[in-house]
Amino acid sequence: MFVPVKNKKVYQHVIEQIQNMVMTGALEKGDKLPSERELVEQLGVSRASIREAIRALEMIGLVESRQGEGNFIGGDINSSFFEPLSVMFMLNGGKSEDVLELRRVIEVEAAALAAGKITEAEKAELAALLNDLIEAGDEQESAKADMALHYAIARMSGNYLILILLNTISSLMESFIRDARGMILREERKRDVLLQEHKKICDSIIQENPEASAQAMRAHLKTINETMKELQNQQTGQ
Amino acid sequence: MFVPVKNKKVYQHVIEQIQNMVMTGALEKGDKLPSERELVEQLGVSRASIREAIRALEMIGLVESRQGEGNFIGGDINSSFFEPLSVMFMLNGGKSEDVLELRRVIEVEAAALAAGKITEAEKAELAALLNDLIEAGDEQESAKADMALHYAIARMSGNYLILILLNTISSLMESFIRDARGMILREERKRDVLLQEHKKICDSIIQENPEASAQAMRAHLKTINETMKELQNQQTGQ
DNA sequence: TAATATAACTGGTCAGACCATAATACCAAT
DNA sequence: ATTGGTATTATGGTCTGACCAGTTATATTA
Repeated sequence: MFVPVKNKKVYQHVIEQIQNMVMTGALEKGDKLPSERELVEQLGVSRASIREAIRALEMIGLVESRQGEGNFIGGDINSSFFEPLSVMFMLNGGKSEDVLELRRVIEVEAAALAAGKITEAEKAELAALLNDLIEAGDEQESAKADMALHYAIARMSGNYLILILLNTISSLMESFIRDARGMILREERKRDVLLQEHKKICDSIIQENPEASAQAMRAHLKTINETMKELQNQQTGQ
Repeated sequence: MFVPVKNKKVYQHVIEQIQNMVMTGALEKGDKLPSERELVEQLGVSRASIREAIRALEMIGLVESRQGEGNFIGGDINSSFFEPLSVMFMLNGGKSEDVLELRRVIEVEAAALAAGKITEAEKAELAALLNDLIEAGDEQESAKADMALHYAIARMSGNYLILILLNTISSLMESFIRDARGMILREERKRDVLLQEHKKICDSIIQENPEASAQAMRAHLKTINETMKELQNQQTGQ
């Protein structure tokens, strides 16, 4: 099962071995790794190295450690995986426009893809989500419904990469644009505009019209991005 | 109702402290961290915990460890940012079509963006790269020139995220599709078609026509993806 | 002065101990 | 038989101290 380690950085070898076992399907989501003490024997390295490797894998969400139970293969993309990345992006002088732009690229295409392969059940789900948004009472509910809608569309694109990428982008936005989501929604005058845009997106997708869906999403994000820029300028300008 | 009692691991605290110092600007790219033994004193924890924290931060590219020198902040976002996605992707049963699809999304939009903000100097560079491709002798040269052209376009999009995302997608493709790049180029009969497509892309970008650029790139990737599927089916079908 | 050897750091690895938590088996009381 | 406690055991979490392996600075020497 586990092949003994050779030279170079020991913990890197351990990381690679576990990663490879996931890539080849030998380890699957939820599987329990051998205990750290077992791995020490099987790999012929110290427990410290084993643990350093596990910490690294834990940081990217590939492994989840539970004291008293064990280490498990975890696939929870939404967990702590994304937060640290925002720090990285910041370090490299990333521009907030880049994030918004990438989001536009992804979501526009996600809408088109969703329109192309949506099922009847998903149509109903989309309609329900839109309804949630319409009937949302306070800002918090509205923001939550808004987010749920966008994620649903990404999921319906049928492309898992797009979904997790949108996840990453969202967390990036959160760290770059203070209170990004609330920003828009607080603009009461825009509320109807946004609602109409959402409706148009959903309708286009339900009608299985990729071009119209992409166009609607493009228009929607244009509104959002422009509003964001305005509000940001207000904040930084005063 | 009842919320779990706080139970933070030591190494998590260390991770947070370092992250915060980066966020607040106390630590910047290239800065050297205190030595592990100093951190032991300053933070009052064991070196093992310090190292586990550093391993985690190293995995996401926030820290770079160099034996004999020290631990440093930063490094290239390239290697770290989206790289773990490949494993996570596999873990969640990602399909190879998803990768190709995402590549199409990214590159099509990159072409459009490049057309919208290309400079005169970049136009010359693009023309030169196209020429390299035309005059490429053997397959290897051709593949290299091809790749250089695509990356140049991504770079000229002016969006750093798009560039590194393309990087990641390429490595994802490598792991999913055996010898992806060579596959196409080995098809002699397609060579002229691909060359024409590349020319059309470059021309459109140089003419600063986003729509035409996107369309040309879309057509190009359609050719590539279809050819790839054919060849893959040949491989798996026999 | 320049080359070289030495010392003093730094991260990398290991071994073993002990603590904290969770699962399990077992026993006792009802 | 169910419940509740208790000891056992296996697990991850933490600490200590030692030594190895590179790098850099310093002292030594030709």
